Amino acid sequence: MSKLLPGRVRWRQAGIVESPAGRAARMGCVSSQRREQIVEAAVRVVAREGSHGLSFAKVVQEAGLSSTRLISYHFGTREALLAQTFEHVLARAAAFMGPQIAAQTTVRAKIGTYIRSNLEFIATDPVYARAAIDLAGAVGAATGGGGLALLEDGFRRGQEAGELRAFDVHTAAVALRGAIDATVLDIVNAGADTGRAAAELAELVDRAIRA
Amino acid sequence: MSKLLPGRVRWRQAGIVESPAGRAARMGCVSSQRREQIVEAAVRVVAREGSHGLSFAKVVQEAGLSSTRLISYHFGTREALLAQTFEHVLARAAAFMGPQIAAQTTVRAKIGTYIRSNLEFIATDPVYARAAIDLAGAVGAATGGGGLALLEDGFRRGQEAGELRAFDVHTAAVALRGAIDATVLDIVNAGADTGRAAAELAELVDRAIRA
Amino acid sequence: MSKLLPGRVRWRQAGIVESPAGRAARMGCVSSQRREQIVEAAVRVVAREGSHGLSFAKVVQEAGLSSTRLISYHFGTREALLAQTFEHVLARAAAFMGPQIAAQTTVRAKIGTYIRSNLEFIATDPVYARAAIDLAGAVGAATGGGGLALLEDGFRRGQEAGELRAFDVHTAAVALRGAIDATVLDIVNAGADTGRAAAELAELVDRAIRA
Amino acid sequence: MSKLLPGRVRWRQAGIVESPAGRAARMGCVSSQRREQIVEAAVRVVAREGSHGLSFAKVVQEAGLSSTRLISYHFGTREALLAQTFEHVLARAAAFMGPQIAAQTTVRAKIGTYIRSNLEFIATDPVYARAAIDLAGAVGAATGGGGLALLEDGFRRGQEAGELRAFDVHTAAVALRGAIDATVLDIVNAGADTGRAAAELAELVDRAIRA
DNA sequence: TATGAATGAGTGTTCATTCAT
DNA sequence: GATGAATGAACACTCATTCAT
Repeated sequence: MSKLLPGRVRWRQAGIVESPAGRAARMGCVSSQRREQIVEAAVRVVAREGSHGLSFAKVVQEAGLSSTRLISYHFGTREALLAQTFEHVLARAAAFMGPQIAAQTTVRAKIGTYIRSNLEFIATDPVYARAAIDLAGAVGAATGGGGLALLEDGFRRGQEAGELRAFDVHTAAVALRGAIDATVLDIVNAGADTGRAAAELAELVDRAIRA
Repeated sequence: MSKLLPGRVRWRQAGIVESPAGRAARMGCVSSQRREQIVEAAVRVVAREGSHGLSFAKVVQEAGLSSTRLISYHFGTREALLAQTFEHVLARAAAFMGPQIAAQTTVRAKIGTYIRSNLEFIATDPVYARAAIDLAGAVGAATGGGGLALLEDGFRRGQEAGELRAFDVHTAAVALRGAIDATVLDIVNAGADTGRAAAELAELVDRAIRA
Repeated sequence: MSKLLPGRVRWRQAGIVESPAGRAARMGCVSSQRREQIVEAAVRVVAREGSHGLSFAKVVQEAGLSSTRLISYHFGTREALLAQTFEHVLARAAAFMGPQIAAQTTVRAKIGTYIRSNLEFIATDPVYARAAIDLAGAVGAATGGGGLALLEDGFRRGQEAGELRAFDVHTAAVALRGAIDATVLDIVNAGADTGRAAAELAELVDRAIRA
Repeated sequence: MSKLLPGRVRWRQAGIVESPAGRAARMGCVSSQRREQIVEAAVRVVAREGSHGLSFAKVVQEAGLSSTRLISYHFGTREALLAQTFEHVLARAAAFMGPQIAAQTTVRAKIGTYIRSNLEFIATDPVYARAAIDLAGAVGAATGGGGLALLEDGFRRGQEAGELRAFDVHTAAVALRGAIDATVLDIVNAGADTGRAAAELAELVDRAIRA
């Protein structure tokens, strides 16, 4: 494995050389206007070409930077840039969806709102939505996809409250995320009607899980 | 515009030079032991590294070929290799799932079997399953993802027969495929229990769509 | 269409990524010792093997560089390198011929000096002369071959001054350039006597156009 | 020099392996409908992309052949194909121009007709005209450009007959060919008026050389 | 904090040619 | 006379990264 990596990479991986990325990561924020400018350009590139298609050169162009050196300076590796980009879009999605979900009182209503607000997020910000799904697959998989835990907790609370029937919360959470992501892509790619899809999907899910 | 392109690229793009790939494609099969050897190596590479990670060099190594020239000779472009690999994998999945689904008489049973056999396919051939999902995203998206039409037709027949309630078949089909793919990846990556997941997912779906 | 192109090709074509080439081009010079080193090696390669025969690898060898990456870093594409090489060569020829022509007062004398200094340029710098002719065909054709306009203007002024008879200046300019280039190649390839050829050609041309 | 060539080439160059090409060349004809089909396709390719741009693959496509093997079978090397193609177009041009020139009695008229018929050949067969010029540069240079000898002989006879003044026939022949070729390209590329150009060029040349 | 220059490994694809029927 | 398969070298070009200021 490590045989395949250029030696320079390993140094950074081993944390021998600390970059600003390391510092910022420890501080849990993106900080600095430069970093933000780069991350937002990365979001657009990922939305357009997928996370596999992201390259330093493309980000340089998208952000109007002078050299790729700026990126490696601020983020270290490509992987790190992708990770921070993922956090960035996740934060944006959470800021959009979170309050709406929190405003609901019953678990069934929260789930429905989770679905609806997720799909509405596309209309609000299709670029971020697209990037979010792609990054969830590429980065989220590597980091463990923590988003599922929240969903599983919600299901569990709904079952304890008697709102939802008994079912395996992990399987349901995985399936729901997959269903939503596929629907988002369908809307983004094929231009389906967001409101209709949201209502239909929410109904499908509610019937699947309600007591 | 076209002036700037190296001439070599252009004519293969335009399909000017017919490669063995062209012939085989017209005949609708992979044919030739060499081609099959290459496609099967490609399946393994895609399963391991994703379709974006597939390179001619990796296929050469995986298949034990002498040079990448063999691949471009037989398939022309990387895209064509990926497309044929997708077909190959799809055919295998269809051969596994098709008869089981056909053996069912009711639509609800067919849907349940579609889900179960799809997940069981992982246990039978995890490499092909992984490749199938990845290729469906990368190649299937480009070609229009014809698999959905079958699902939508099934739903429609179920509705006409009174087995299924009224719902938007397209939304449901998209959601179901997304749910299954996510579940497959979860099983493959996290090692969840296939039987349990299949039963749970089938139950979720049945409740969502039955009349 | 554009789907089939490897993404990397596209953005350089679109000029998305600005390379040092872009900067230098805007500044209207070659600048930087590295760039000059590369261009001069390119001149020698073109003189030896023709512009079609120029490859990054040959330039690397000729210039003693460490990798072809240096060329694409500084010039972007092969086409751009060729274009800059053409400019370089043209500038050298103009520096040699320009003052001599400017020193003449009559148009007939200017034309004669144009021919003679052009052929003498070969003796001074056969490598540059060879490269100039080849690049004029390959690159100049694409860019419109502006050199002709100067010749046509000269003819026109001569006609207005009564030095030259009435004739179609475009046809004459094209023919003269073709005649000179063919003569240069003949000298370079067959080793004809430059002085003799210059005198003979000048006489032919003068008789053809004088009033 | 020979170091750079793949070993296989050298065998053929050394004449160790004789191909049908060798046989046909000895017999001084193209023969065989297959060979003709290939040569004519090669003419079209050269006209379109230049002789440097000719490749076996492109000829295969242009001629609708099944494999490049057919070309190497019939012609041996790429160089040989180019040479035979050059002969082919030269023969066509000669068949068009020869009789017209022969019909003239004075040398001055022959020269004028040489120029006019050469330019008219473009209108008759622009593809062959384009290919002829390109091949004359690429192949003709290598083989010594025998066409010039005829022109020089004509000039000499004109001088002996007192029709033409004393001038160096070689320089004049080279210049005339260069002038004509440049004019042909100008017509083909820029769409100049053939009749006008022919008349103008003939007048220029006549004034340059007449006694 | 910033950046111009450099780099070695890698990409897919085309090249003319030969091997073996 | 014909041809499908194979091949190693070459092609322009991009990759993420490091060096040196």
